[in-house]
Amino acid sequence: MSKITILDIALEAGVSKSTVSRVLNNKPDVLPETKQRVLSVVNKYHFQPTAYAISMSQKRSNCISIVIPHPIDHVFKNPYYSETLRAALDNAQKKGYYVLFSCSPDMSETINAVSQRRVDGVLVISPIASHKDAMRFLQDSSVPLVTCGKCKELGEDIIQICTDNYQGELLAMQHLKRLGHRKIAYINGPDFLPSSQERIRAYMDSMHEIGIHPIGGLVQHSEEYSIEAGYNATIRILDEVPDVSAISIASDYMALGLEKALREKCRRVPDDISVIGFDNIPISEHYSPPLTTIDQHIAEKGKLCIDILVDLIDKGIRPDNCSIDVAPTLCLRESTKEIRS
Amino acid sequence: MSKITILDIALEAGVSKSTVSRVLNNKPDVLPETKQRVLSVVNKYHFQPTAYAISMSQKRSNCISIVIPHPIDHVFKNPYYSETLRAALDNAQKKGYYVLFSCSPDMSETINAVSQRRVDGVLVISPIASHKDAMRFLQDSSVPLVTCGKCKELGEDIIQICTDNYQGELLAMQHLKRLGHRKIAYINGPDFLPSSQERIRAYMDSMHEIGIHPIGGLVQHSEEYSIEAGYNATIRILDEVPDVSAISIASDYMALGLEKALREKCRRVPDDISVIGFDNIPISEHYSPPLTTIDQHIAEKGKLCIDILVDLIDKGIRPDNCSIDVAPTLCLRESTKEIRS
DNA sequence: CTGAAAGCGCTTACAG
DNA sequence: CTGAAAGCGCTTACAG
Repeated sequence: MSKITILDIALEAGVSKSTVSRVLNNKPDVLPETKQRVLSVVNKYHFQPTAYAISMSQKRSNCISIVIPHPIDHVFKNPYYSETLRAALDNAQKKGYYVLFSCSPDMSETINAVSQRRVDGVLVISPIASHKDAMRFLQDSSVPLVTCGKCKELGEDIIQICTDNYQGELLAMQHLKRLGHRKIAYINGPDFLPSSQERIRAYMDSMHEIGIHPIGGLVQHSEEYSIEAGYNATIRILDEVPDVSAISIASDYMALGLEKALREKCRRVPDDISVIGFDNIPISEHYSPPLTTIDQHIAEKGKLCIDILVDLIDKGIRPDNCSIDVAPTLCLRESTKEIRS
Repeated sequence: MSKITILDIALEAGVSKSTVSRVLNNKPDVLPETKQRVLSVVNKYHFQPTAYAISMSQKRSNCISIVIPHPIDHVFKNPYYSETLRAALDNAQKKGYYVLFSCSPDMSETINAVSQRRVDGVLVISPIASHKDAMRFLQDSSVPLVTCGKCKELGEDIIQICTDNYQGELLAMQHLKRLGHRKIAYINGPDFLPSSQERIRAYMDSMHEIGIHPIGGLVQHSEEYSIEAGYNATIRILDEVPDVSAISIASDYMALGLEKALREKCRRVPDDISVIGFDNIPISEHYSPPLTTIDQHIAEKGKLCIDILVDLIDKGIRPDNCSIDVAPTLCLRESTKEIRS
């Protein structure tokens, strides 16, 4: 038995395909009793029209593509991505869009999906400079496109929704300085990430403000957002700057490695060393001790991306400004404390 | 400018649509020079045929649906799901399938996608008894269907790929008993999960084997897989059975809460209490101490699900047996130790 | 080896 | 208010 079609419904209801189509799409100008008759047959068979036939005539798919163009093992390890994805997915679903999800680092899968007209819009989570060409292709193919996270190299015509990373790290440093810390180390994320570049700039500016030129081991870089990277960077700091009094780290997730290192080296948090993270991922409130961090409101940001993308698809509404900032806030927990006198 | 079509290519190459189609699909019986001529036009425009037009004539979408029918905030918090999804996604991509991803707990989104012919097959990750009707609908609509995780209520005709949970918990208990532990507590996952049911059965059988009837606080149940649940269950155990010497817990993720509780109560792992988890999620090797656990080979299992699903879609190959077991193994790390004498 | 034509299952002017 | 017909962009027998 092959799939039932609109024609079968029409025949059984004693009307034409056109009328069934009208009923299905809630068009006006259908006699109430006709509508009822059609509807009862539709319900009888739980009929749903075939998506690709609709696409064929309407030239839309009701799908959007969400892509996180990074190595898939990183994506699913790091709760920042999961949380963004979760919020975006949830919102897309609520708005009646199906989601084609992919992680190809070169975005080839997304480019193909767009070329094949599989999707009506694209959300790219955390693009980086190396995606410039792919992003340009997408933007030029005039598919609605929105970015979660900012990247200067991408071009000013691309809608980018991003946490103000500079402001966020500024908040972190203000907090530590308020607690009396001056010998503050910084563990940065991967240098190629625009967020890392912004955050470290804020750290540097903050240190200069109190007249410290952070040299030696105070500033550490990471190859990737990983627990190991956080661990290794912390070990290096303790080695090179034994009297460090606070550490600001660019990712809550990496802070898991940081805590491990401090525990191994018998430094208590926050009594010996204050620690402040960045992101506020769902698990960071369960760290020991619960992590003070910069909340970048991941879920709201992910939701907002879909709001804007769907507005663009459905109504053609472009935001006034392509660059949309989400304000970070300080999330005070127990890993920071006034410096020991 | 509207999208270029096969007709545009045909015109420019001086052939018919049929011939372009043949070239695009690598059909035989095309003169090499004709093929070249077509290909050069195709490449000139980076032409890709529209997916829904292909679907229209071929009645296939080249999409599969992957659904994790649980509350979305649980899904992304628990690395077990992420890791399964990661492996499945990766493999689907390699096999040239797009993935429609969803998390609706009632599977309605998936049912609609199938009814609308959006997908060629479905992978359901961790279905439970309450999905019986939805699963029945899918199976009866004769869309290729595969399950990751087993659930008896679903029916014997459904292909279910699952870790042998009973065997896994047996391994855990054998290990603890070998180390001399007898007062072993068990923290189970949610009762409604088939995996929980199997695992606790193995725990009970193991305890009976050494002549212990686990009463009182030795057996704890959790409402959900969460850090809090692991924490609370552990507190209750320490309260009710202060001289417990080992704890077996149904999830590495929950073990994060367990460790927190033990730390608060100043019980050292493994010196005071041995701990063994279940799953072997990517982060459990980074716990303090690294967690001994039952490896259920999450990634291999996720990959296998797609192997089987795609075989079913592409070649109509059904495995000999609907029930496919993946053997768990003991993953020895540092959270278990011989009992103190 | 190649092309003309029919067909996939919808929607949408257009007529009535 | 309703229906007949064309069209969306491909593939696939069928002829030649």
